[in-house]
Amino acid sequence: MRKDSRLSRMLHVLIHMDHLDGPATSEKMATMLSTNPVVVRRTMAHLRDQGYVASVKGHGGGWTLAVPLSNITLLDIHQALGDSSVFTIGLTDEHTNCPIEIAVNLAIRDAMEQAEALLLERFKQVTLDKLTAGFADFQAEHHEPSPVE
Amino acid sequence: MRKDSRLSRMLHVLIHMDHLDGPATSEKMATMLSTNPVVVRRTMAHLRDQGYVASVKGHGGGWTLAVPLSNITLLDIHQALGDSSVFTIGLTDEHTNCPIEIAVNLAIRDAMEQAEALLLERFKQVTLDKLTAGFADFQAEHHEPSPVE
DNA sequence: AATACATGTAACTTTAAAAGTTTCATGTAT
DNA sequence: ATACATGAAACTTTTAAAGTTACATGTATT
Ligand code: FES
Ligand code: FES
Repeated sequence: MRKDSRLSRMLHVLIHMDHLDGPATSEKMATMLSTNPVVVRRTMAHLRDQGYVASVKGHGGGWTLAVPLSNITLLDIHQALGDSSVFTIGLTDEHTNCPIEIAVNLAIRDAMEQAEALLLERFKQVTLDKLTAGFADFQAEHHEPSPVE
Repeated sequence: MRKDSRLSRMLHVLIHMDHLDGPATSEKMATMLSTNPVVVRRTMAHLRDQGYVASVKGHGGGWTLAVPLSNITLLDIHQALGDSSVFTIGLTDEHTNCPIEIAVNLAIRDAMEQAEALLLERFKQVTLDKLTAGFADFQAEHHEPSPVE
């Protein structure tokens, strides 16, 4: 099962965007994430649809933050990326009349719902500006303002 | 991403095994789960390695419970199946020196670890005998003792 | 001993969704 | 007109569970 690294990637990118003057192009973000510009556009499109970023076409265009980092939580980005299940664990659906399958699935689902609720609650408590601690120091010591290594 | 339905399937099978007189063959379990005997053997092998079931080769052989259902928790079976990650969410590993990637991954990992801890705690609180409620009634009303529909 | 049955295991193919890629249309600043 | 950048369609690749095929090994019955 391939892991979904979109949340991790988008958070990284959003925070770097906050330190830039102009728009960030998909090309530069792709280089930073060691991936393809189309993957960046595809994923960023979800965030644009929810109003967290804006995109501008053409010369000098690119992506910019539309909302301050302090107003965006991990939960916001997680939900913007779609409501796919957070768990690799799935429930069977072969004997919907079987009381054992029903009881088993109920027990697993109950535990998963509680765990997911806690996960989302934790995501909700973290705004993106809280993740920038120590960046200024690092930037001065190691490399230029560009997020590209 | 394909879901891992092994936990759900194995729990269903184990509880049905408790209602049988003799051993259950991989063939019958496969029919019950709408799958292949080899898939059953492969998955059951994990439970045998941890001592929850026993297998007997040859004529009249098959699988039997080695421990009472009241002594097995969802957590036991979950862990017996291997320690693969419970989440579809993955962390990036492209800029291990970047303080932002570090902070982002730390925040996501922290939330996931708390959520997983809660999930496993819930799994630990449910023994398999608690999932059999109402099965006797159902069995009498709907079909023969065989777990095969 | 022969047979039927059942597990054990190796070596594949299939599946689903994110990720990756190629290609071209559209829009915009210089 | 040109260079730059997003938008989007139409693919291929990747990963681990699931599924499949084939055969060796072991065991109860006859
Ligand atoms: S398959 Fe569970 S009761 Fe028939
Ligand atoms: S890529 Fe995050 S600081 Fe350079």
